[in-house]
Amino acid sequence: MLIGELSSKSGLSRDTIRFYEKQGLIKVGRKDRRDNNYKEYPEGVLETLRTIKRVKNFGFTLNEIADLVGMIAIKEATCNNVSDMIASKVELLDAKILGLIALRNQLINGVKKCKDCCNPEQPEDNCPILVSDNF
Amino acid sequence: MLIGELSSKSGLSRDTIRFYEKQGLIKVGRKDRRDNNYKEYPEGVLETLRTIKRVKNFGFTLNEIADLVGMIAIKEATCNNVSDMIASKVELLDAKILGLIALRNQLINGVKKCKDCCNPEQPEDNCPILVSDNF
DNA sequence: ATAAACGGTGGAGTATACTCCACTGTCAAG
DNA sequence: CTTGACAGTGGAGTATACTCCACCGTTTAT
Repeated sequence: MLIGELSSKSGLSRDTIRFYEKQGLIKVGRKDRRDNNYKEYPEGVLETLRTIKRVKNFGFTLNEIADLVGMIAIKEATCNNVSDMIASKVELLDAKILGLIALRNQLINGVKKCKDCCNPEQPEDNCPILVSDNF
Repeated sequence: MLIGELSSKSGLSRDTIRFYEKQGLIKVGRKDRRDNNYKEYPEGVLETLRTIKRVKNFGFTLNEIADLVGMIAIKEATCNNVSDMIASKVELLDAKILGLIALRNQLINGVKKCKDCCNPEQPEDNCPILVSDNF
């Protein structure tokens, strides 16, 4: 399969596919070439690309995906291993979510305090949120 | 005030201060120099840096902070204006939080489905999460 | 006198995940 | 025969927020 077909079947741009190739996520052997030097991608590459897309949607980085792809290649991407990776991802996610919620509350609190104490009769003043330590 | 003092008083590194200067967040006039070419930062710069730190903690980007600093300079950073900016920040945050929660659920769901249907007697198989559309 | 600590400038490097570009070669259609 | 679509390569650019570096001059302490 040439890169154009690979692109339309995977839904990834040629550039993205070539980028993944540079990153080592997919591989095409030096001999997998047509006479005109065009690369002949084996079927497995399409599957790998689909896997990459799927896993990317789970919020994994390309580095993590590279690990996963390597594990798949040597048949070590077992349910237990993958579940463990996902579990630690969930932990990170939890932390990130809690952080964002805290930030959100802080913002809402700031606005509330401002509305409580600021004088709307002085619209010419800069908001104390920006300069006061009380927010 | 020289940059060293500014750095220790603001808690920002010299490099960071110089970076902010390059970005136009703080300014020092061409004439605000000592004879030896050292920059003499006016008091207001320290306050601006403190404001930047405070606002950064609210999750604003440097671009947004640049806007804010500009608004402060022309006394347009009123409570209403700032509250509006914060409100739209909260909306973005809400969307991001919801997205992360959805992702989290998706991950947990995937693991659960896997545990439900996969045979632990076949640890040599790659986990279907990686290759099946059912996750 | 000299070394450390400080100041200045300009520019490169980091991480992430592409995206775009130039330049070249190949193939199929009209 | 030429045009367009496709293929290849290598490298630059994007956004974010710094951080670090080299190389230089100045000030302060010993």
